[in-house]
Amino acid sequence: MTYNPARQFRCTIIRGKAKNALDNLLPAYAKIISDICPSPKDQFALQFNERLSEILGESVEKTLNNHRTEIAGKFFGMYYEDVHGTIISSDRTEKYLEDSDQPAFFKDICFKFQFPNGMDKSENVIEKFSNGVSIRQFPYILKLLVLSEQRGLRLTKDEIGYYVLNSLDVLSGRVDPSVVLDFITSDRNAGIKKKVTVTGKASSYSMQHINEQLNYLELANLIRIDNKIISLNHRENETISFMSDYWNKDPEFNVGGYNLKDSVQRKQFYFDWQLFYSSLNKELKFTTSVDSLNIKVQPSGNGTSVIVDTNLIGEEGENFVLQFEKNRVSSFDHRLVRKVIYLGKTRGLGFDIQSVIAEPGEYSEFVKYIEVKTTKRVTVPDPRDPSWIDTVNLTRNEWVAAAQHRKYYSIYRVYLTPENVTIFTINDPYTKDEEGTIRCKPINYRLDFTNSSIDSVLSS
DNA sequence: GGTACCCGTGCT
DNA sequence: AGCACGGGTACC
Repeated sequence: MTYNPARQFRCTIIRGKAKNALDNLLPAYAKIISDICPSPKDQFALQFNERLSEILGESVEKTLNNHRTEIAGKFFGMYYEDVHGTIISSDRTEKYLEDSDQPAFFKDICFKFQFPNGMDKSENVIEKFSNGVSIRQFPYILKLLVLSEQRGLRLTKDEIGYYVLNSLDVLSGRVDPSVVLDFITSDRNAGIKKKVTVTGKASSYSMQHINEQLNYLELANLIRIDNKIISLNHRENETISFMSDYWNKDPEFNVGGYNLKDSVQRKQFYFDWQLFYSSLNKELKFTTSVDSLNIKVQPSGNGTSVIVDTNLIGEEGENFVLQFEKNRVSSFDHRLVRKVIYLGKTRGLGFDIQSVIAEPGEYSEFVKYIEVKTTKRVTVPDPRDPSWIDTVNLTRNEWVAAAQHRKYYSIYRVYLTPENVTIFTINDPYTKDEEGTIRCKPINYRLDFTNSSIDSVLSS
């Protein structure tokens, strides 16, 4: 396949609305969708908009619609419409609510994304397809970055834009990444600096979709962007190696199988795409390890940053909280440290750590129960943000324990982010729920049945 | 006319 | 320069 980067082609993705506030919006989207689905389409739209406006504040209906359909629906694939017109919460949403692993959510998206796809309006799908665009662009970029680092080359956002994401030859698939690197190297040596620009258009028209694609790789914890220079996160080598192997594989969803000029087939195309994109391969579950976040703090959080053995943090953050809690209690009264006990391995207690209050006052030596809830995300949470919202799922046992122990019960919400750990402590969630500063809602149904409830027994 | 990606434009 | 509101616009 010949490679001539002068053959430029504008290949867009849906323009984001949720990057700066993503840490609030992604959990919110997920929670809202899971809460109100399954639901008829019109009801879904109504309720989604109502709930989202509580978070975004004063919002125009059209903006809410755009969040719902473009970001949560098309780009994030968080729900789909079934044959009966019912909106269903997708596998991707449910997995995220299960594991609270935001980088893994974006790994799924980066792995599954392709050009052309069913997120565009049909004229744009047809334009991409008829120009021969056919690529899994995220694996391709990763492959290119792996090879470039082997050559000691650091690529810039502008270079990825011009030589890759806006190059028709690359977008058509199968241009060997090493050929692209050769070209970039020789242009660099000749002092040529290329950048995507469209005359008469603002930079957002030519670059925003390119910047945002790289942002999503960063949100997936696979790359870091520093001053426009891109580097791989080598603590994610396993995922990078797995994904980059797909650089020259055909896109999984075959757009060519549909005649998009035909309205019936076009409708089928969008239906099939949404089902494909929002579902997850059962054998393929992306995760984000604590190690890959490269956390460099010590549990006391006293300012001096040291590299800790990430094994001490543990995948669930419980050991980290244990160390944190021991340090906290110790600095109050070192004799009380022996009362800080990890009980997370014991099922059914409704808490992970038994500690002591260790605050001035008559209750200082009273027992305190701590439930640890960990999430992984890419930015450090900011509690001063007025739109702050977060959700944790509690088991029945945990809520019973909160009700029983009241002010002697706390939830420690742990945020594992690149280089950092942040803990929000929520004391006495049960009373807070009564006062309305917290909203606790039962969501699980458990079906117990006996032989009298069985209608038939089927066996081979 | 209504819906929903597309993208000008202005805010940070 | 980055990014998202909400009007723009093409297709239903």
